[in-house]
Amino acid sequence: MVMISNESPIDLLSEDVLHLARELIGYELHTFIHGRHCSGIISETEAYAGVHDRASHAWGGRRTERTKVMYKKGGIAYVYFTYGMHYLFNIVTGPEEVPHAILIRAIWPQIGLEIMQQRRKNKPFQLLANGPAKLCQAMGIDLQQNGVEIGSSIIWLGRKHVIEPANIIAGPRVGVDYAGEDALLPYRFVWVNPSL
DNA sequence: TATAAGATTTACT
DNA sequence: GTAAATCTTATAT
Repeated sequence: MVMISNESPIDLLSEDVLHLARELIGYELHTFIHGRHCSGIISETEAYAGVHDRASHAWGGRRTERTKVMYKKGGIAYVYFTYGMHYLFNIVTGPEEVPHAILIRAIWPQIGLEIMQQRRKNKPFQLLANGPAKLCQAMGIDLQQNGVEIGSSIIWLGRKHVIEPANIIAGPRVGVDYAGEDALLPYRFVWVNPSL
């Protein structure tokens, strides 16, 4: 019943969070939460480069109850609550004590469309998971998944879909104007689907 | 202790 | 285009 794929060749312990953020585009993201299996292809990511990145929650080495999970070894989930109502899902990367994380900003739903639609108040397909908080709502992700291993029976990566490198564009991150010059860094990666 | 703003989304004017 | 939803963290009294 529960399918597990631990064959992902991606190295989440790498310190090159920028490379990983680009590499994650095209991977299937699966969840098995509340008895429901959902998946989608990752189509948008943002890299947050630890203590040297003003836009990161771990900037300057900040370590709080919320951010402590980022300091663990790469390959786990960092889920946090924001704006008083939304959950955002990140994948922690890098070795222990290096608080890198990659925000998953959008996926293309594949498995469990009906479930996602229910969780998303019957929104149309295109609006199911095209934003970081929408994706969490559709997949059923909340604080219970914080710190969960990527590759467990709860959250795992599936196979990687082949995407033309030319269809992945980099640009500045969203909603980080407070980060000064770091807000301009091209740490955001978007898969532009030419068939749209 | 109080206030402000946030890695956002939605509904309404 | 603007506002409201209202939890966590940081900064200022």
